[in-house]
Amino acid sequence: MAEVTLQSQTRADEAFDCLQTAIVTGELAPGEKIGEVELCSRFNLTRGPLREALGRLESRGLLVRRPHAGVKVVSVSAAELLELYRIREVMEGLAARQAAERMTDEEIAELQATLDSHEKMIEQAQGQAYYQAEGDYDFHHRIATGSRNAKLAQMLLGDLYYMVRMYRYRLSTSAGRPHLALREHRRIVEAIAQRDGELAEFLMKRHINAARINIEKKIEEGVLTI
Amino acid sequence: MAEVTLQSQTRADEAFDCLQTAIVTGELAPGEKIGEVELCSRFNLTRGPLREALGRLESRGLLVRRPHAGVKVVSVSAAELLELYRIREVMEGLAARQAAERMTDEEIAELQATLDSHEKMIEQAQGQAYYQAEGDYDFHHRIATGSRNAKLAQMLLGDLYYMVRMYRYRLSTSAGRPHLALREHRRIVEAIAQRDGELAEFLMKRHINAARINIEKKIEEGVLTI
DNA sequence: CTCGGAGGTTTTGTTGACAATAAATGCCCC
DNA sequence: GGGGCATTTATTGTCAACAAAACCTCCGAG
Repeated sequence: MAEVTLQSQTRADEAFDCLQTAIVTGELAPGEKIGEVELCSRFNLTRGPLREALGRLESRGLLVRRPHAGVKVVSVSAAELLELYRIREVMEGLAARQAAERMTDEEIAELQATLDSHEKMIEQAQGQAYYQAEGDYDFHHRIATGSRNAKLAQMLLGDLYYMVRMYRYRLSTSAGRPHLALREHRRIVEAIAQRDGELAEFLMKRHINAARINIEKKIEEGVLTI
Repeated sequence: MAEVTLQSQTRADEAFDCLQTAIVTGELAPGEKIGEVELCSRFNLTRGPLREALGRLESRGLLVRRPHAGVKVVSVSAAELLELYRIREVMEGLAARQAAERMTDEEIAELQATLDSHEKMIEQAQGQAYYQAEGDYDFHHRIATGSRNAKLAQMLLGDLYYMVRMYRYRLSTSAGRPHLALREHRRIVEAIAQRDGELAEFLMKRHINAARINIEKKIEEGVLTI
C-alpha cells in the first residue's frame, strides 16, 4: 500500500478503510444485510462518518443501498467476476503499454527485484499462497502506477482490484499456477525493459486472459463455487 | 438518462445530482475552492447530506478534498484529458465487442434509429452543436449498456463520461467533425449488426483515437486552451 | 522592512437527538 | 383458516449544535 499514514486522518476515512477491508476479507459476507447502528458499535464509530463512508463505498460498487431499506454487501456472481477480468484485460494491457513508455529505469529495476523475491517465495513452498494473493497484487500495482496515467491507476487500484481481491481472499487457491504466472510476469517486465509497449500490452492481455480462463475452468469443474 | 425519478429519492442523492451537473456544466469552475456552507445555501441543503454527496463525488474523482482544508473542483490538464481518451479507447473498444455479441436485435434497431435522428439534426445546421454534445454521448451510452457488462458500463458512464463531458461543455466546439463522426458511428453499428465483435472493437478504438488526435491537434494550434 | 509566532476567526469534522419511511407483526374480516 | 389492512416498531434520513483543526491577521522582534 502507498498509504503513508497508518492512522486515518479523519473518522470517515477510518470508517472507509475498516469497511473496505472487512468487505474484501469477507468479514462482511456478500449479500449480507447490515444495519448502520450495528456497524457503528462494531467499528466504534458514529453514524455521521459511517454514512459518508457508506456513500463512498456505494459509488465504488462494493455495496448497494436502497433508500430506507438498508445497506447490503454486493454479491458478485461467477459471470460478473469473469466480466471483471475482461475489463482488467484491456485496462492492464493499456497500463503495461504506457508503463513500457514511461517507467523510469529505477522503477523497472525495482520491478525486476520484486519478481526475484517472488521467485524465492515460490521456491519455499509455503510462499505459494502469498505469491498468489499479495505478490500478484504487488506486481500489477507497480505497473498501474508506472503507467503515469492517474485516472487509469485510480480505476484499477481503486475500483477493480478491490472487487477481485474480495474473491482472492475467499478462494485463496484461486489460480494455483505460480510458476507459470511468474514466467509470464518475467516476460512482461522484459518487454517493458526493452521499451516495447506493443509487446508488453499483448503479453499482459494474454496473461490476464489466461488467468480468466483458468478461473472459468475451475468454476466449470465445480472447484470454485461462488 | 435512465433515471426514472425526476425527483431524487433522498436529499443526499439530490445534492449529488446538483453538484455533479454543476461541475459538469462549469457552474463550479475547475480549481474553484468551495465552502460547505456556501454550497448549502446555494442548493438549499443541509450539511449532512451535502457531506455524503461530497464523499461520493470525491471517490469518483470529480473533486478533491484535503482534511480540514476544504473541497475544490478537480482541474484536469490537457495532458490528463488526452489520457482519459486513451482509457476510453480500450474500454469502449471492449464495450463495442461485447455489444456486438450481446445486444438484442431490438437494441440494434434502436441504435440505428438514433443515428438516423442524429443525421437529421446535422442536416439542420443548428443541430451540429447538439450532436457533438448530447448525441455522441447518447450513442456511446447505448453501446456501454448494450455490452451487458455491468461494471464496464458503470465505469464508463459513472466515471469517465462525466469527466469528458465536463470539457465538452466548456469547449462545445470540441470536435467539429460531425459528418465524419457520424460515418464512423454508422460503421460501428454496421459491425455490431453483423455480430462482428472484433471489427466493432477495432472501429471503436479507431474512432476514439481519431477524436483524441483531433483534440490534441487543436490544443497544439492553441484553439483549445485548458 | 521582513520574518516568526500567537491569537482569533472561519471552516471543517463530529455528535446526538429528531423526523420520516419501510418492514414486520398482529388483528380483523372474509 | 387464510389473506389483507392497520398499527407498531425498528431503521434510515435529516437536522442543528458542539468541538477541533487550519488559515489568516496582527503584533512584535530582529
